[in-house]
Amino acid sequence: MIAKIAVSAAVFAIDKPYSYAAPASMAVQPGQRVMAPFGRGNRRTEGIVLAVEEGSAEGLKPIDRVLDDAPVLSDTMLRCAAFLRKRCFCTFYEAVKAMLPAGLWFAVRDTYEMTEAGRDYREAAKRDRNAVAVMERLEALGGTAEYSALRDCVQPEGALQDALRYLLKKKLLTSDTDMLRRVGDKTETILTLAASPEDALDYAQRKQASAPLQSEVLRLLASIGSAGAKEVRYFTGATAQTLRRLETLGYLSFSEREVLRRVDMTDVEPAPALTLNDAQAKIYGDIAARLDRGDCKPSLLYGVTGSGKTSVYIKLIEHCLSKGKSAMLLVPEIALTPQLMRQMVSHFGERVAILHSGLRIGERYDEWKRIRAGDARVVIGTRSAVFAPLCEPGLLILDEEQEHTYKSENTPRYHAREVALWRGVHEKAMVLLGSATPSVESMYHAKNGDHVLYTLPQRYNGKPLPAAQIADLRQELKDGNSGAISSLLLDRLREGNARGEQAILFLNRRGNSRCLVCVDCGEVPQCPRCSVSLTYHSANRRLMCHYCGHSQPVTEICPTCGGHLRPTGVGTQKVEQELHEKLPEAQVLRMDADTVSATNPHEAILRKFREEKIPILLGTQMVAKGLDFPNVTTVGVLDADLALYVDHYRAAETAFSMITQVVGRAGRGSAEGVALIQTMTPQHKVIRLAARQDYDAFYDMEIAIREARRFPPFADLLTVGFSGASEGRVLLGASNFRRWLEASLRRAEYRDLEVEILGPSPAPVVKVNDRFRYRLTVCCRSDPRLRDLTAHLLREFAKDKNNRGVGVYADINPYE
DNA sequence: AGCACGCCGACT
DNA sequence: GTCGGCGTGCTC
Repeated sequence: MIAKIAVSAAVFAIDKPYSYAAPASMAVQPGQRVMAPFGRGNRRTEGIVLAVEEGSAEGLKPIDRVLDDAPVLSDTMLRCAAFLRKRCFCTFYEAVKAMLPAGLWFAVRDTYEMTEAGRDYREAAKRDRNAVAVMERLEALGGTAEYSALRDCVQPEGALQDALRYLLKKKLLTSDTDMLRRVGDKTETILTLAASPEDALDYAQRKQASAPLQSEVLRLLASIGSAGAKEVRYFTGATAQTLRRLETLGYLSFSEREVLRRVDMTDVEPAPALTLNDAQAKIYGDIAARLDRGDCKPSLLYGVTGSGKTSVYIKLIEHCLSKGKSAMLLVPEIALTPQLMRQMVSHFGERVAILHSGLRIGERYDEWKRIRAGDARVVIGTRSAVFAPLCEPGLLILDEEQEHTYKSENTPRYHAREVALWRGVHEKAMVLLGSATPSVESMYHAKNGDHVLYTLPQRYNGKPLPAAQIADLRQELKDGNSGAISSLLLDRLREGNARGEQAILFLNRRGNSRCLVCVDCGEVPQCPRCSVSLTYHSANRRLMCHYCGHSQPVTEICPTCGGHLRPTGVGTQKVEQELHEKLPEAQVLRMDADTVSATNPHEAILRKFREEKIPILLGTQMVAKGLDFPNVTTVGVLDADLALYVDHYRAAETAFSMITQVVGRAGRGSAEGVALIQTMTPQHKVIRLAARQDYDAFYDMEIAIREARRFPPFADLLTVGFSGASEGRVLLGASNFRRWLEASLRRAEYRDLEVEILGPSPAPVVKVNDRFRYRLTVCCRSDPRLRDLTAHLLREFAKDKNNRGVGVYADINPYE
């Protein structure tokens, strides 16, 4: 038997199905993972069986062993991996890895033991130098050792494996294999003080001068006992090395903890049956009828904020379950939608499986198995849950389908919407996209007839959408107010607070952070490894790089000219101060990267906001989504312009969506809501349309721009990225690629493609971690020929030694 | 990407 | 005469 295998050792340039001999005794099936020798060194590599064929395996290397009792991917999902490979320019195995839960990843641990006969190894194996070296090591370790302990005693790993095989065959060794579940990387390291606080403080005192960082770390931990390693590093500036040193000295111990815990659902009561209003019922009825007919054309549910899309989802999922099918609901980010999760659990109880990156590895694997076994028939999850092994899926829902979190920014760079649409076609399931501000692409497809469009134009509670006012920050400046809070907003906050109402203020900017700028020469301190300005974090008084994590203490004087450095710009923390000064009677709750932590998660802050009726919630992106607070009557977008100035064709869409969502937060309860948008450009069309929540007008405007500029959905944008340590080589590589592409496109078969190539241009951040990044942008109507050509050129590029030291990747319609 | 093969200069 | 430098080419 011949097994066609996709191996993990194959890089993009050489990725293809490799043929291996599969002894009949192994009973190899497609979808099983295997270990197999690969390359000249016969290094062992993981692989997945794509197909098993009859025929002579003459001259083929044999599979070492099969890792799974039963296939872990169905034939359909194997085909889906092939689709991803083509679509996302990744290898087959990279696609497979993205599809399977991390818990399935076993670290294969082999233990070797010297046999009785093995004690005479010097005689028995004298012809094999490597074998003797292995046995010497083994003897030194007392006769038994794990594979990892032998790794460095014979140099190329393949030679070590050959030696081990030889020794096993000669019965000088026995081996034992046990499969360990590898601890996933989605955990955080927790530091705990291993010595008594007195001892630690004593050491800290003694080493104050010679090891200030160690002292700092110990002082911190002596006061709080334990903390996340990241946090500790953030506040002290200590490196991983410093922490390890303290561990060896016996002052610290390391432990792992999952980053997020599963939302606690134990106290969720079963929900009463839902009642839909007329508009919802009509849509539900129509979609349910189409499902019954097997009409699986994708659908777009466009419903304004607060129109009750979730109720329609739940009813439809119930419908699917009643027909013996299963369903999936994808959300942009699970941590931000605890209410939705509770709702789902209260409706479907044990039949719900929740998949997201914050689960414990084991939990995640268990959920995956429940889904595959058909015990869990409703899957809720984030992007990667789109690969869940649902039994007979009937409905695949993407809520807030325009969100960028559905697009993976790492290999494989897939979009969950595209994968869902692929699955819909191949598994005869309906894809339902839901949004208050659909992506321009999806609405285009809906208007085009490729999707069926459903609209919920009214809020569920019948309340009008909040009136949004625009505050002109230029006028404020003229009036002498240079702060972040306009007088209009301040008045509104004061009034609301007096009435006991609450407000949410939204600042589209990361953390409390801004840059330090020199008042003399205007220089901003830069990261030594990345071409970005360092950001000032006042919580730990350090300058930090958002790309590589570099941090350094704040200096008072400019490194370039010796002038004075002072903070610029506005962050949530500065706004908080401003609020305290201008509105001392109102308490402010801040929610951003600095106030949200393992010990103080989003939910805790939101609960506090709800229960203690704190007058003002001030935060970044996090406050914009999915929250439903009846007592909130004022929402403010503090700087609406920021989102518009992102250098991307999608900037207008993202800004519109963001502002609309924030505005929709207001007035959910009985009192009428007011939304305030602060901007320097009050005449900007996107801002005016978002203020009016006029999606239709926005769409008409934006689709015209997309058509004129040949942006998606009228064309595909293909980004080919180049990175490397030498800027010259990277640029040269990019230009070479461009020339090759142009030369290929001149061939007759591509004449009709009308391709436009832009670049090479620097990436938004040219240098990250000492690697320079440039890219080409290829604009072309969607065509598989261009994708195949690109894949071909990527392979050629990687093979050409002129391009050594330059990495290359491609991405279709990136969001970044 | 690994890794081996192979063809040249500095050593025991 | 051998050890080891890295340039070249293949991976079932």
